[in-house]
Amino acid sequence: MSQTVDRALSILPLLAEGPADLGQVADRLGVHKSTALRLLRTLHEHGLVYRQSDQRYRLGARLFALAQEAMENLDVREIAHPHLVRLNESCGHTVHLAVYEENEVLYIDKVESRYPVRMYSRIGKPVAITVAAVAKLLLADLPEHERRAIAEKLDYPTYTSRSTPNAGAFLRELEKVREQGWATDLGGHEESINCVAAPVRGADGRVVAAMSVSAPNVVVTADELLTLLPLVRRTADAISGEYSGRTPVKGTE
Amino acid sequence: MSQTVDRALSILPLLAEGPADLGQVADRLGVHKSTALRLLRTLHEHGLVYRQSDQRYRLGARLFALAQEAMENLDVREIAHPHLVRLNESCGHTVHLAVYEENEVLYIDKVESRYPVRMYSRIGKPVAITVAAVAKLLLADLPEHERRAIAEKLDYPTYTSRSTPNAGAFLRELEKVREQGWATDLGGHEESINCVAAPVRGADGRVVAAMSVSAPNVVVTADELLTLLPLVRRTADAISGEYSGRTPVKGTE
DNA sequence: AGCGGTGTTGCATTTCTTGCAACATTCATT
DNA sequence: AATGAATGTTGCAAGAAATGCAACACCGCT
Repeated sequence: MSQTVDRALSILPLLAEGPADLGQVADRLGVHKSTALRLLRTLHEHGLVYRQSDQRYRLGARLFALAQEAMENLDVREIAHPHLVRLNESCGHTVHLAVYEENEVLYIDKVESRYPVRMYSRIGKPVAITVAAVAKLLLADLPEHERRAIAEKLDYPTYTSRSTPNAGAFLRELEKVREQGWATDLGGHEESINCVAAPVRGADGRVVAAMSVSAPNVVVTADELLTLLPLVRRTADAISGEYSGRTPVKGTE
Repeated sequence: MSQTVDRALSILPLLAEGPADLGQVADRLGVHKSTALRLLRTLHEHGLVYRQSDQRYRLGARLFALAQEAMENLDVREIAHPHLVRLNESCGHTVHLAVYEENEVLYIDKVESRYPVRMYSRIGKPVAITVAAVAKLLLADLPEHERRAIAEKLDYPTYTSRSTPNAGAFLRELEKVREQGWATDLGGHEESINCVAAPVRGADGRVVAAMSVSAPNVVVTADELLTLLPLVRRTADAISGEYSGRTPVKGTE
């Protein structure tokens, strides 16, 4: 834990909220202006921070480039993508791919619904961890004590009347998901949106990612969406096969 | 220039090349292992670095979330405004900035002409989507199927004899605009008004906004207006550069 | 010109980082 | 099983590097 670096890095999320000037940064860090200036300069030299024409600072292009590379290193995504597209082509709904990392579940890929009514979500955005179908799958695969530890620490926001209310309910849900090998979110995050999800497993059988199909009530009912479950599971299994090197990749020479 | 932060940040591009273990990081930084360890720990706490199961480090998903958040909070208008004003000062005509959103193209900023004869338009008002130069640029950047879907659904009002008559003509026009990287509206909306427009692009090259210069015939002919094209494009490029954080650093050392 | 706000620099102080060396841990080899 | 090598981790003393201060420079404003 290096104090200087810690302070410098604390600037990043702060600037992610929007541009800020030197004084604001210094205030929020609780340091002298000159200190903030020098930290910002260093960040600037590395391209992580950019100074716009009104002298205010914001996050810089380098960060985007790094993020890009970071994402490419998560190679599940690369392998999964064509499968997600194919699934979208056959059902038309929004398809998501998510991974668990450091107490968060993040969407790392998305294929947009071909229906006019779409669900809001963005790649890179943390998922509503207590209700999302993909989150349930990813957490359900963790060792029991870890699962418990996380469940205790989480907040359980009541997005809708069907949201997971507390740690106990969540752990029971995870147990169920773990056994059945798939998960749903029926209006737990947004009243009118349902999801079905299935896990992607690595060579060792551990869940490395989860994918889901989401659609609003106005397009298909929850029951209709559930009929897609076999297809979703088959897709997830295909990705697992390829990811774990079990299925040979075709057409590369 | 803070040495500690400088070293810590140097780790990021290094890890972008691929996962590395403590020793490798220390070597490439030219510091003692324990130093590298402490830097990595700090980066880890901020989620910028992730430790995979084989103990090696790689870039973390938080980078991604930060970049995403920054994108969402970026305000094109704020960045573009001073450029629009400068353009207006040098040519005197009305300058517009527009974005595409939900099947509509909206003006989000405007600098009034300094000539007595002005064109009518309002910020926040939907643009005549089938003829406006800015609309052409914004739609031309959408994926092919989406472009087609929208073109089919639109009405094609005959504002003037030069208005885009139907979906076919519109799609051909979009194709042309897409290739040449700029657009015009020569009397397509109001007989006596011409526009030249250029796109503003984000870091990923996608068109995030479009800007235009408009002037009535009575002030300048269409040909005269077209001579402004290079200036308009340069302005749009300057905005793009600043928006995407690409613009090189000025005079700080 | 004068004034408030903001950004920038030189310097003395002291905190925080650093490298070292010893220790812990994992894993392969005998 | 025991040994050894390779890698990761911690406590500590030395000193290098970050900090805050105060003074200065640079706007835009009235």
